[in-house]
Amino acid sequence: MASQAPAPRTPLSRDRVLRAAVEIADADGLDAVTMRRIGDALGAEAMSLYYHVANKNDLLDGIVDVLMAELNEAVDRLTVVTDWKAAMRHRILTARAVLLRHPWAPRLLESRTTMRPAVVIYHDRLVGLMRSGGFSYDLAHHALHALGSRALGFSQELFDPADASPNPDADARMLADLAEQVPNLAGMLAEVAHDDPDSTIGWCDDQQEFEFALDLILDGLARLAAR
Amino acid sequence: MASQAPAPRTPLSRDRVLRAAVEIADADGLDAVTMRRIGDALGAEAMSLYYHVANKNDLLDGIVDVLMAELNEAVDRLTVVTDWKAAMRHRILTARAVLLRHPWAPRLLESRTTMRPAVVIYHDRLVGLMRSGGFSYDLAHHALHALGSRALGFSQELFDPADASPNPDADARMLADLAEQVPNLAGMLAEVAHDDPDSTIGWCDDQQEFEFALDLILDGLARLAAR
DNA sequence: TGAGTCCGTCTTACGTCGTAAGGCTGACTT
DNA sequence: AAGTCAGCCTTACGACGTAAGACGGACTCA
Repeated sequence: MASQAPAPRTPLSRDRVLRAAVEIADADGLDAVTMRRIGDALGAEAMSLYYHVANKNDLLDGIVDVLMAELNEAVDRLTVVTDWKAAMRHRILTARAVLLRHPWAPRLLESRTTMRPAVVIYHDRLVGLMRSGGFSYDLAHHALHALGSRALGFSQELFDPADASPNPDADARMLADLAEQVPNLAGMLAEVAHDDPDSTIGWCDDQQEFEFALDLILDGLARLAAR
Repeated sequence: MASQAPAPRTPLSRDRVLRAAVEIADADGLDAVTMRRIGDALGAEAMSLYYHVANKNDLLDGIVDVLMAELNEAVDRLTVVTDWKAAMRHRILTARAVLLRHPWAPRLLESRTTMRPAVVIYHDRLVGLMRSGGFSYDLAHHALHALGSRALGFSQELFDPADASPNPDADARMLADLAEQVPNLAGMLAEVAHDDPDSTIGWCDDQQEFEFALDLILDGLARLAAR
C-alpha cells in the first residue's frame, strides 16, 4: 500500500481561492462561502487558505475584486458613444447585466466597507463621462450620490429577495390582512400587476423599474448640467 | 447563607427583550446583538429569550418593529402640508432624523427580507401623499422604486461607514496612489472638499447630498405628474 | 389539601463558524 | 550535508445560534 499515486494536485493560490469562492457563491449563495467549504472545493484544509488570504474579510474583498474585474471588463468593451447620457445609461445597464449573473453581488458590495481599487476605477470612468458632458466636478459629485448603488447596476429594495416568502402568496395575503390599514398600497397593488415572472433582482425591482429610476435621475442631471 | 434576598427580578417579555437589543445595538453596533449578550443585559440566560422570541431572525424583525414604531410616530406627528412635494420631503427627512439616532438601522433594514407591517404602513402613507398630488398608481409605484431606501431616509453608499478607515488619511492616500488611474475622481476630490466633519451616515453622504438626490427625484416626479 | 398542569427559566450540549499556534515536509539554497 | 523557508496540515479555542429537556413555582381543580 506504499506506491499510491502522490496526487499531483495543483498548488493553491490567491486566485484559485477567490475563484472557488465565487463559484460557491454563484451556486449556493454568499452564506455558503466559508473557509472550510472553499478548502473542500480545492481539496485542501481550511487553514491552508490563510497562506493566500489574510482573513475572511480579505477574502470577501478579493471576491469583490474578481467581480469588479469581470464588470469593468464588460463595461470597457463598450463602443464609444458621444452622448454622455446614452453612454452612462449603457454603461450602467451593462454593469447591471453582469451583476445579474451574480445574485449575491449587491449584498456583498453593500456590506463591504473598504474601498477597492476596481470600484474606484469604475466610478472614475463615470465621472469622466459626466465631465465630457460638461458637468462641473461639483455636479458630478452630486450625481454619484444621487445614483448611489444604482451607478453599479443595482438598487436595494426594502422588500426584496427571492428568498423572502417561500410561497408567493404570503405577501399578498399579508397585504390583504393589512388592507384597511394600507388603503393606498392596496389600491396600488390592485392596479399594478406585480406578478412579473421576469422579475430580476428582488421583489419587483425588475428591469423596467430600474431603468425608470435611472432615467429619472439622468434626466434631472441633464437639466442641471444644461443650466 | 440561606436567607439571601430572592432577587425580585422583573419577568422577561418580548418587549423587554427587543428594547434591550436596541440598546445594545445603539451602544455597540449590530454585531454586538447576540442572544447571550441580551440575556446578560436582562440578567437571564440566552436560552430564556427563546420563550419570547422564536429565533434570531424573529428578534431582528422585532428590532425593526421597535425602530419603525419610533419612526412612524415621529413622522405621523408632522403637521399637514397641502403641497404633496413639501410633505413628502418633510416626511422623508424626518424619517432620516430618526435613523440618524440608530446608525445600525440602514444595515438592518437592508438585510431584512420579510415585510414588516410598520414598514408597509410607512410606505402606504407616502403613496397616499402622492395620490393626493395627482399621481396615478402607476407613477406612485415607479416613484417608490426610484426612491428606494431613500424613501426611508437613507441611501447606501458604496464607500461607506465610519468604521471604514481607522485613520482618515488612508482613503486619501490610496486615491493618491491611484491618481493617474483615476484622473477624474482625483480632480473631483481635489475640488470638492470631503472633510465635512458633520458627515452623518457614511463617507460623504451627509445631509446636503441626501437632500440633493431627494430633490432631484422629487422634481423629476413632479414633472411627470404634471403631464 | 393534594395532585396535576403548565408557564417561564435554566442547564447541558451540539454543530458551525473564523482563526491562533505550531508541526510537518519537501524543494531550494549555500 | 546542513539550513532555510514556502506551503500545507493538525489541533484547539472561543464565539455563535439553538435543540432537548430538566426544574421550580404558581395555578387549577378534586
